[in-house]
Amino acid sequence: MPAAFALMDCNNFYASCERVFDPSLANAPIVVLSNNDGCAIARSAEAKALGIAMGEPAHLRRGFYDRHGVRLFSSNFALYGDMSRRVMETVKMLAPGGPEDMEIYSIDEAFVRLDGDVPRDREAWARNLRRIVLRWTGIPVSVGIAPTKTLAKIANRTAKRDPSCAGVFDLCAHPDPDAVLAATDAGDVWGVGRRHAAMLARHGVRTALALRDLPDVFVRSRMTVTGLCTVRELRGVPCIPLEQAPPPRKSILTSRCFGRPAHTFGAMAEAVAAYACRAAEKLRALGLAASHVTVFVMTSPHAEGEPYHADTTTAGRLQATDHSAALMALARTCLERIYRPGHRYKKAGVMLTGLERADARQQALPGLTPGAGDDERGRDLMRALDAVNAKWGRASLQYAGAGLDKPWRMRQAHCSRRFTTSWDDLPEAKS
DNA sequence: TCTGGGGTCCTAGGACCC
DNA sequence: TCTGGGGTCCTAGGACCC
Repeated sequence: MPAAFALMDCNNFYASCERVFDPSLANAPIVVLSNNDGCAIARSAEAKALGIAMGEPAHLRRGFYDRHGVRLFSSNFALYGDMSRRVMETVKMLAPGGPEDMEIYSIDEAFVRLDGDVPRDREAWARNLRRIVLRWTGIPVSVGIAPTKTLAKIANRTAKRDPSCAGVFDLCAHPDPDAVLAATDAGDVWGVGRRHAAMLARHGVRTALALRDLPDVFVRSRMTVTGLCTVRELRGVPCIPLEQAPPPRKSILTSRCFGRPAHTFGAMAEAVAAYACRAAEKLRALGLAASHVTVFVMTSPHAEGEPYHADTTTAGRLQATDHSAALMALARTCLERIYRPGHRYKKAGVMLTGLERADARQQALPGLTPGAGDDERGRDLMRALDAVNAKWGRASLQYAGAGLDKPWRMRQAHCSRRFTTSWDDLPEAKS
């Protein structure tokens, strides 16, 4: 029997993370909000049962949340990222083929290659994985098993939704796989988004089964080669391999809505400088350097009576750099080109591209002076900056240009503590 | 007061080359 | 009553993912 794929997916991951550290949340409806406390991005089972939708704007539902005792949380990515690391380390230990046979797909999902051909063994492995992950991390997970990654996604949905599965479903061992596909909406297939789902519906294709049986020519012409991959995977032909090593990054983005609109060049310059610094920190953490900086700005698309305004531009340099000040300077150049007075800006972002490994950078031509920060002193300064902030917390030491009071900073009114990554955030011991 | 952040890939079309 | 063929690179826009 050919290899099978298992997909491990954490149940209501962010809500489950909050629950691990607060027993009073055991059976409560929990909603985790996006940055800026804007929309609901994760819900516990109890919150889903109340009809709270993914992505709904929270400010429209405050009264409803209060009435039903919904516990609200600002997103706490320091906590979720660390809990994810613990879950993934555990899965890695239990992968039958070793760590090479595991792919961390997202913050709460991992694929594992399973070679055993005895269905009972596969299911027993999955049940053991669930038990150990729950015991070691407190996070409940579900496991779907199938011949391809796309089918494993579908199997995982079944594992989550059908209580008789108790968290594990092996599509390879199911007597009637077509029935499972017939019970899955085409739009719920991995790789089929809203637009393609609507297009398919116009052609009478509503289930994963109907999508699977579509002619290749139709799929290729309307959904490109990626759609064809998806359809072949539904037929049980593996087209999407396990990614052992994460592919090299092509861009790094830091963008945020402002807690309050920014309407001066000074405020915008501060925000853009702060985002450029944050992006530079991510860059150095990955051991990369960037040659180009893109800045975009926009006003709120929701504000009535105000014209929507958005613009973007890019500036570059000959040699890639990982120096904060050099990248800030490029970002400022971009902002000067696109800033228009008179607008209430709601969001800005800084993207770094032209990424190379910092230790194997293309050198400038002889005779050209290196850009600011590309010498030994510049590298020492960045090492010191990162070391201080690693020890004392993010932005303990920062460029003044990134702003001190940051009136545009995002709102996070409901944040839980960073229980697992910050000693200062541990609750006081009661004696 | 008021609607997230961070990514990737594919295609079409234009500019440019010989 | 007439305008090649073949290629690369870049960009904008669209679609998808969690």
